[in-house]
Amino acid sequence: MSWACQSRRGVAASTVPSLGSSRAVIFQALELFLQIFPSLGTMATLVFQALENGETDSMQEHYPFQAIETKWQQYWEDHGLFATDVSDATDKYYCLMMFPYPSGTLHVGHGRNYIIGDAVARYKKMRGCRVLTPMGWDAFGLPAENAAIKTGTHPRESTLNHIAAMKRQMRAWGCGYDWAREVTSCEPDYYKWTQWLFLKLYERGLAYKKEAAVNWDPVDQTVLANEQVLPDGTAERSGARVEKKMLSQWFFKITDYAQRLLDDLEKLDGWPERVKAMQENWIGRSEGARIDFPLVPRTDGVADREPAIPCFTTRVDTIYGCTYMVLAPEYPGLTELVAGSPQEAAVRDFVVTAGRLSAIERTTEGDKNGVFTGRYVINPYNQERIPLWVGDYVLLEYGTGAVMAVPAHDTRDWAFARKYDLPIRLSIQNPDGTLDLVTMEEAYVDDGVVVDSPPFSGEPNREAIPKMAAYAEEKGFGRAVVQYRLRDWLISRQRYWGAPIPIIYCDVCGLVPVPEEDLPVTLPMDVEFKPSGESPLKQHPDFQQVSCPHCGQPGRRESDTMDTFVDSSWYFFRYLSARDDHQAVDRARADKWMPVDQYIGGIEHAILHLMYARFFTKAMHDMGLVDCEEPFAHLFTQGMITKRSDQDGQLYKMSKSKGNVVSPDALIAEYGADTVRLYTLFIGPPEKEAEWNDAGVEGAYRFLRRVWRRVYLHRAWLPAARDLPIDPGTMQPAERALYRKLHESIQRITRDLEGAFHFNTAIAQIMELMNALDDIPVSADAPAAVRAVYRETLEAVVLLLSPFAPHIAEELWGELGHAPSILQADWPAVNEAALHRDEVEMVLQVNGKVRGRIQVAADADHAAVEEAALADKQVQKWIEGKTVRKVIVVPGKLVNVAVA
RNA sequence: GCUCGGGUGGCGGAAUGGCAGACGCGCUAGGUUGAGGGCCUAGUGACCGCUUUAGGUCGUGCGGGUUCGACUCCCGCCCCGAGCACCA
Repeated sequence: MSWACQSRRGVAASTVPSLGSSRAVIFQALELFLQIFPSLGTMATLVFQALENGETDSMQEHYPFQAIETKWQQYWEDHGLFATDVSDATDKYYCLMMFPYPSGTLHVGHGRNYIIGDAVARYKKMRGCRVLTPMGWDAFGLPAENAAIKTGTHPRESTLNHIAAMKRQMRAWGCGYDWAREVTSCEPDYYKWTQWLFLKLYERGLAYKKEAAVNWDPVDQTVLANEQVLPDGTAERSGARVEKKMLSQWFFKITDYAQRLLDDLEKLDGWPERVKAMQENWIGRSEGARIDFPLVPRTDGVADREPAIPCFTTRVDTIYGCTYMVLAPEYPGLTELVAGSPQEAAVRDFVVTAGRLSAIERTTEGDKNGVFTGRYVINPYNQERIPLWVGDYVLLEYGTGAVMAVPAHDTRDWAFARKYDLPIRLSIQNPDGTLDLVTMEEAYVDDGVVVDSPPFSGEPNREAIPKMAAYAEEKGFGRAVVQYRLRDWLISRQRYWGAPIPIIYCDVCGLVPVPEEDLPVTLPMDVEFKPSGESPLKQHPDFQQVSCPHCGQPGRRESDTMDTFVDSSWYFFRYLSARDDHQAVDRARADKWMPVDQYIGGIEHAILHLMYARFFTKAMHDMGLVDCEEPFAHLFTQGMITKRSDQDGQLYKMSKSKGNVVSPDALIAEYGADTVRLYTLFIGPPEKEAEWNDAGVEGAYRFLRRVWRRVYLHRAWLPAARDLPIDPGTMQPAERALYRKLHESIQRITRDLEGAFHFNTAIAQIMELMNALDDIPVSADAPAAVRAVYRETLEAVVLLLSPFAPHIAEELWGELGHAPSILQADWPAVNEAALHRDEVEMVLQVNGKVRGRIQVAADADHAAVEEAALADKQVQKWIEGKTVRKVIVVPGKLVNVAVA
């Protein structure tokens, strides 16, 4: 909807809220100011004179960003411009920022996220969309609990304080949200439903408890999911070296969804390829075969628990080259396998030594150690007896924890076989037929022809793979299988500040889920934080002691809480029914509003949060809670803002420890939020990293002041110029050119904002348009056509600028005679007629080098253009004495004369 | 090793196969000012030339190729960044 022009200045002055100062006050302030700075000169004097002459009411020459910004922030709030009625989803646009953790203070790097999101939301509103932009808090988490241990302040108190501080910062940035939908994950009205979803997952077998070797963070005193351990074996959050511990823990069965999580990536056209590739890597699907190698029975007659050892391989084609088998040191049943044998002690020692290695040492490619178990297995393809080893290069977590070793065709097996002098046998020959064990210096891992593998010899190895797997299946000792790298998501945390896992342990009934009607399991507030880091829930009798919901006998509550990534895996549904105490998600609303149209956040969540949220959405779909299967239709990951550290001159992402944090507060005080926003968006392509440069902020400030001053200078006649007719047909060349430039700019800026968010080039285009505007001399006495185009252009500049610098745009929109809010105005439309040119400039090239340029009629035909080009003086000079071979004419662009 | 990005002035960065360096920062000169700041004007890739007239050569990590024409497409390298990685 667009606001029809209401009237000229009079109405504008009364409908647009004034800056709040009476003229008398301004006079006094100015006089005082001039006494202190008697030479301030022009600017102050001009304002003074203007006021005295009664020329202006409220507009100042100086750009009063402070007053404007607070005024409009208040206005947007008071008028509910970001409140959205979700009962209607016509032209819906769900624009979501990633759930922020309330750390307390935001820096300009965080700001990039909110500013991009706000610019998108404002643009979409002006395009007529029903935009939903909610905000909330990922409010559970360790930093608050660790702080409580140090300072004694309860995490809830510090968290709520941080939330209030961050809300103030977001407001100061001019970012608008539908605060009525705010959700806070640490409050019972939210975590009740996190617990409820846990119960639903439990009912479906997707939440389960098992004893497993898990990642233990000795600093944070809790277990971690695989996704929260960095490749170097340190904890993503605390930086501590992660240890392996056998513990009984809660998991979510995300592996059940591995294939769907992989397949559906293809549907996500609106996601960056990079993120999809990262998820694909993480899921790590590999196709291969599982083959059972029967154990050669023990000589002492004791039976083995399992008669065969299964192993997974992607290279079943090389199985005739298998000369030994290796088990992981943690292989279950290993002790029984070697019990009573002469190798028992050696194996036990080896397992202990390997267990002492850190995750890094174990998983870094390098020296491989192992020991013979004294046992043998049979290769089912050729009935050969091969030795069974234990080796530290075999991981229990991948495949079956057992590897068939083919040293001739696997680099790791090669190294191991060389070290322990194990036999090596060729089973793949290279295409040249030149492979020879005597001369080989490394494993041959490429393709070739299967050899010495009856009945498969002579087959190209790729073709042999399915045939050999089928053979195993037929004979009953194996089959083709798909293996994933993705493991189940470990969600237990031995910490206080999280959603309690709603489970009760009863000596009689065992593990009993808390009945739905008893939710939420509330976190007790009267707790003591101990320096040991132990969860206060462990020692809290009122919390722990509970009677079993089944039998009424005394039971004990689970004292672990859930990983905070559980909270953030479903919050985007909760925004749609944030205050609903009867259900987690209102299905009708979710079906109308989901998926999120645009999700905006940091690349650091490419795997963790985004994978978990996709899993939750699919699980919720399968439970019949929601229709959608993918939560985020379009994902935009903005690059980090870095800054050179004063300490070592290197570029880092902003962090307190590097001393390179830029706070928005001081910048907003000095330049205003609009300047900070404009600079943040102009700094570079938003998906890429960008280096913060304080000098660049000045440029943005200068530009906004320039726009302000144009409106100020012409404020006397601009609003009235609205009634002047605009007719490109009768314009003089200069206005015609400006008018064309205006519409070219609208076209370009709109294109830059649709799809890819090219804010940097969009802003550059507005700047160019302003430069063109300044080339037109204008005043109240200028011809009507000039004033009309000038006004039209300046007004468009204000509209085009408004998603980026909304406060100044609102203010100038008022000065141009419009009623607020500019958010309700229409985005400028391209006038095709304005783009038309009668004459175009064409570049003249000779052999691809620019030699001149000519003006030709826009509709000139090929022959006419060619003739004009060849007649050009410069072209003549360069083709003189040469033979013209070819003349290429690119209509409206250039002519290239090829000569020899 | 595999996968994905990227390499363009002093700097951040622009360029549906068609004028390389838009826009901004910085810098230089001039104007306004008592001065400073601010603002305005002009210039600003390198090299050569232009004392009246001005243009030329080179240039987008390196080497090839396709094309009338390549920052852009293809092939082979080098370097930087990110993710995964003793994954069988």
